Amino acid sequence: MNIKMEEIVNYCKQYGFIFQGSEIYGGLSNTWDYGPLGKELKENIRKSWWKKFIQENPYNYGLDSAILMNPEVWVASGHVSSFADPLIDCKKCKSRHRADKLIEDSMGISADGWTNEEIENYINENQIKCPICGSTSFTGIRQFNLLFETHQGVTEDTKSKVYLRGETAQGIFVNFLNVQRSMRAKVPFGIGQTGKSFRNEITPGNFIFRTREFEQMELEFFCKPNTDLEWFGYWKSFCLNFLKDLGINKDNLRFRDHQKEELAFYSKATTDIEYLYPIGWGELWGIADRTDYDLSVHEKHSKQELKYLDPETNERYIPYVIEPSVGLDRLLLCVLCDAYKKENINSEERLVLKIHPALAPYKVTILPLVKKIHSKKAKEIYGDLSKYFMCSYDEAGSIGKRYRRSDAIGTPFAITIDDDTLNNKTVTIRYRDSMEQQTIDLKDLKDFIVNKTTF
RNA sequence: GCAGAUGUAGUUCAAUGGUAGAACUAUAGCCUUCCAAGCUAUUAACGUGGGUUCGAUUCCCAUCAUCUGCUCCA
Repeated sequence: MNIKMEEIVNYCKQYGFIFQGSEIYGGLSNTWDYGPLGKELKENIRKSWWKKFIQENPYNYGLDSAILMNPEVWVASGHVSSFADPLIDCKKCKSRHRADKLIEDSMGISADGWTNEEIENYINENQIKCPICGSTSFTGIRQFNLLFETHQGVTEDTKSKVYLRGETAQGIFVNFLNVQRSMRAKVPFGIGQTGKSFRNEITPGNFIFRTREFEQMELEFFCKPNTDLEWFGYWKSFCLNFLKDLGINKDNLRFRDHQKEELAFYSKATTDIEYLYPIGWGELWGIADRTDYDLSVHEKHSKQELKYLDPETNERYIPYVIEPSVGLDRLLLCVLCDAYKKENINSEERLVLKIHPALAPYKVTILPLVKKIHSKKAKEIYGDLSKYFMCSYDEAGSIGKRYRRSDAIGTPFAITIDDDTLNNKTVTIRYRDSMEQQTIDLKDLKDFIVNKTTF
């Protein structure tokens, strides 16, 4: 990979895919807004995911749960306690540590359940040293919470405190029985949803790779206990194949199994599908075996039984969960990086976005060959076709220039309206990738494009 | 979070203690019957806030943002 992230960022801005958030006010750190083309691309990626994971999949159902949930959900899931790490900085070498870890590592005692004040005092009294530089001078504890807090209602008292969801998964778990019953679903089955999640990441950055507000596409697949490993393998290859079908270069994809010590507390096994971004290999898709952890903790915490009654065996059990979870923004970045190509045509450079036609923001661009003569007919055709898919219309500049503009944003087809269109009702259709052309009847055009741009 | 770098039209890059110049792009027109042709015209910028100064885009400070590296990461 020889393109730089900077180039992608620039490209996104230039062509209306992604702009810096709140730009006229100097921006807001790590926020990005999707422009007209970015919105289309994102929507198309989301649709493709939905199609493969929900629409065409006989096991899975869709859901759209609320971003705001009862705060107890996050207490039960472990997000409130596990991700409220007390952090402390060494004043001398500026390294950052988890204060409770520091005590544990140097004194061998657990600081679990201590207040921040107790931890702070203990560190000072026992002259605990910075493991990096040996200094004993630390800043005060700063509480770090992964979850964004806000308030429901007009008064900001603690009673009304709610969290913005840190993952869409919990909305699925709390609706497990609702979906199961209403859809008369039999295990194994899955529930998927897409939507925004929010995390106060310590280190966001690298464009849209890691942002604090991001969009997830998650599937929670419920299966019988002890069949989880089978399904784990099934979804791993399902996800990888999905990426390949989207046209992502397989050389830029790889599996990476999490080592035991990096596994999240809820997970028995996790495999990431990584992509070779301009910043190097990075996570794209996480496939986790969450066991019966989530449903169990919710059952315990809510005191509502969340067991599934197997109609064949009459057994009651909490299903195991396989979770393939992908960031939509990350996938979009991956798609862009993978498709961004520069080609040499007659010693000129051609910028072309070779994305899957189903993902392209515009499916076709309509070009009157000579503005004065053909633009009326071209606009008519634009009107007809835009009922079915996104079209663009361009009459400015030479035909070659317009082809290049269309290539640069990945439009798979360009049709030229010329005298033959007026006389014989045919158009010239030109392909983005090969730059080849052919003649096609106007009446066949719509179906032709629909067929070629369906994922 | 740390360290370094950067911040001037949409983009890439200049110059300057006396408020900025170009190329590409874009837009309009002419020309043009299929791959960034040509001609003419037009639009368009000193991140923000302070300070020094008669005067700051330029010097100083702060801040915001981005990039690179490290660190971290559900």
